[in-house]
Amino acid sequence: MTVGIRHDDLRRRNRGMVIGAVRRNGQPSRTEIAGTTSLSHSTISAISADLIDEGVLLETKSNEAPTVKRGRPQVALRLNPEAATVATVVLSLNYLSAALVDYAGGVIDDEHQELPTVTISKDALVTEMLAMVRRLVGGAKGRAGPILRIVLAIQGITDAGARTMLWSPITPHTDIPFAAMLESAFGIPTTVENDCNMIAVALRSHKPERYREDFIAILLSHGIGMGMVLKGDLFTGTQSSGGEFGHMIHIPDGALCRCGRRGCVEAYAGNYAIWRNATRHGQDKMPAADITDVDMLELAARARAHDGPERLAFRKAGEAIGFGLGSLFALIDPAPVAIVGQGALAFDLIEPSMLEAIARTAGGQHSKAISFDTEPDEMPLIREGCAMRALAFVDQEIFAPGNELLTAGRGEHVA
Amino acid sequence: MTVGIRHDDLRRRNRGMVIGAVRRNGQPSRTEIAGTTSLSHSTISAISADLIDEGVLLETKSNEAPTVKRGRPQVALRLNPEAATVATVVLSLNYLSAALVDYAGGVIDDEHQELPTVTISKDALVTEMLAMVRRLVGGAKGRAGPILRIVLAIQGITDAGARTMLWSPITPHTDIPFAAMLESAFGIPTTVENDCNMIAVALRSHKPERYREDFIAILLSHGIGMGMVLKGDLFTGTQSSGGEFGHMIHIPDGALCRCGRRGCVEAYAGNYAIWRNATRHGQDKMPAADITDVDMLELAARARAHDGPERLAFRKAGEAIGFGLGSLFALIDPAPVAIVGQGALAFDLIEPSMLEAIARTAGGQHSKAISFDTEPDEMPLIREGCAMRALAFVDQEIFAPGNELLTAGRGEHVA
DNA sequence: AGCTTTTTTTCGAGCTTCGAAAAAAAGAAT
DNA sequence: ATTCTTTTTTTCGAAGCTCGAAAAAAAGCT
Repeated sequence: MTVGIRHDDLRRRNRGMVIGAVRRNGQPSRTEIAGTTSLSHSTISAISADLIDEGVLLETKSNEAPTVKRGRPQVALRLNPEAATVATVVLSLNYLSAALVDYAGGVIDDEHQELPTVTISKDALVTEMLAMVRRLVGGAKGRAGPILRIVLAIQGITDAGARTMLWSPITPHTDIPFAAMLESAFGIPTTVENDCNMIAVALRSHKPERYREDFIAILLSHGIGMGMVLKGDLFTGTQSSGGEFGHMIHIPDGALCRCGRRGCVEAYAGNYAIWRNATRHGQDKMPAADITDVDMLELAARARAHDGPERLAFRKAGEAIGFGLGSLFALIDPAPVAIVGQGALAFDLIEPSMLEAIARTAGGQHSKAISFDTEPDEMPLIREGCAMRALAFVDQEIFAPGNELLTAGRGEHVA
Repeated sequence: MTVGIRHDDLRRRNRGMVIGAVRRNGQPSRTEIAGTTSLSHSTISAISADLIDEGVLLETKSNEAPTVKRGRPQVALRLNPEAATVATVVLSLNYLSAALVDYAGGVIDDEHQELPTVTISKDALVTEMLAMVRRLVGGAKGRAGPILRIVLAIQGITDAGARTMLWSPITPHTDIPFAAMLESAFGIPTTVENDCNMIAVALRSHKPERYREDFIAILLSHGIGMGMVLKGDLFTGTQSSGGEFGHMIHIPDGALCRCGRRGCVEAYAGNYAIWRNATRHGQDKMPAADITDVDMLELAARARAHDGPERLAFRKAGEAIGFGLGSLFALIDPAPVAIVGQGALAFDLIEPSMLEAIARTAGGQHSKAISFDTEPDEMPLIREGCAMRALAFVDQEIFAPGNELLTAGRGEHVA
């Protein structure tokens, strides 16, 4: 069951730890690394010498702050951007984008295009994606390190192994094994992740002072998504990407949800739900899928202007999210929340009724521990999350070996 | 942040692994342990020799099944019951019990008594508990190994550090630092755990074929509790014992709950809720706290006999649990469920409406992965869970050192 | 130019695990 | 009864890792 620690695992783990310390810390010196990892200076010295030899790390002579201190100056270590490259692909409603990111996290190249995801055939969808990745990969020849990982984020549910898109609201097709497809096309290890999970990953590296051990990211757009970090680890379901906050039950047998069931949180708080409530279309009508961002902004403007059905619709959305969060907090305890996506622009309309609802739940009892922050633009976060996740794979699985097959051919590409 | 692996951690971890293998496996040979841990024979040999020297493990010559095989026969290893003792304490409604358990899991001695937990003063409650533990500890002098750990299970919420009972339905008193109290009285490291979490721990070691990596234990009695194992680890909240399934919201602003709020699952599915629905007392009446098990059995009998308010009350309980599980499954995906406690005896009345409700939720979509089993008697499970948890502490923190202070005085007591 | 301070490297000691070989402990065969 | 086989367990030397102490390096200060 649980596997023993072998002797060579030691080096592997400590290498990973050093790489991780450099990735988090920016430009730490060897002494700083020794401090945060509580390994001895000699060990850090040995490991970083290896990593520099292998071209994974670089020494930075020009320390930006020429500290006016006595003693031998610290030598900052940083990631070698050319050590490796990863590719990110993001598939969302009517939109496909991809990017190449270097080992230090810098964007090398990117591309994006509109795509009728709702109506396109499965084959065409895959073909377009492969073509975009092929263009980027082809264009990178020579000017970047070897591409060692692809991470694809989709709006929807993936399997627990992160290999297949099981279901997505943006396409009628199901069970598309994107990971296998990309791997056979490019020979690069690939995972398929939920977009909100990637948002959570990005928030952690983006605002570590706020999003650290435990936090929740809720994406408010056409549907409702969630990514959650608990005890420092990204939360996923036992069989899928999990965390389908939008499909927790708000009102049993209530409003019709896009998923075909009734009473989900999303059926009150998704854009389409707010829209149909604001336009008095009743709770059973499924509107055409394309409510634009502009439509929603106008709706919000009208809601702010006078107390009418629009304002009530946003209030109901807040209630649904509030009671949903209350139930979630009953399970995991309160944690900081990030409201991400277009819905963040109408958060002022949602917040009052949401807070009121939370206060009426047992989960809201430690209301001091609950705080909200908004991030209107989700796309950069999703891409950054994909990049961070892909780089974490490279850090741990490739540059901190344990897998001889992958490390074998690495020497030629590096430096 | 994340701490590096030092060289001596290696031994510590592998010692822990060997002890764990013996605890799970019963009476494995060295070769079997080498197989399951994937450590080399030489390493297992060295570690088990040490552990036998220290009196933690014993060799069992008389292999029960004298295997008619060629070759040198395997020597079974088992835990030395006298290596250590742990104490378990269980505090539940009007009832206090405690036990001494040897290192191999055998009960050495136990004691229990009625106690008016609802009305008793805080001091008296603590005094009774300390007295019971003192009697057991005193009586064990000489006939058992040193007592190295106490685990107390309470019905209610504890802090994340497992040191304090924050709130409990069985007493009006809050924030009782039981761990510190027991530690200062006996000088033995102590933790305070939620009873349902201990039920989950017990189920895993009890029926490992069913309850392994992911499962849920739901306690149906006066209130509703939950313990959950996800990805092999006991799930706890970020700031408390967490997992308050009973206080997820079933109907916003619905029936009055014992917690003072409205619409919680428990306000429909707790014994008191079923009772007031069956007796047409409305959803706002809080009945006297003492609905006996016999009362509930009679209620169930009447519900089975004819279709009346009693049957409807159980049906409503099933709906509340079903929608609650649906929301939970939306977050974590479906998993096997154990229905524990007195409510399991009325599960036939609850199940149909519960399954119907789950089927109407997004979380119920993989209904094949959901299965239910009942365990009517929770008390033995809680005690066993406490014992397993206490022994796990001894296994990992004391017999697999890393903490010199604790290991220092051990030599004298052991064998 | 020499002293002080701080960082980094070097080097030997002490663990730990591993693989191979040896030893031990049985049943099977002659 | 004694000698093979087979399987488990122990022993032993090799290799690798981390650690602490000391040395080296690289500055500023006097």
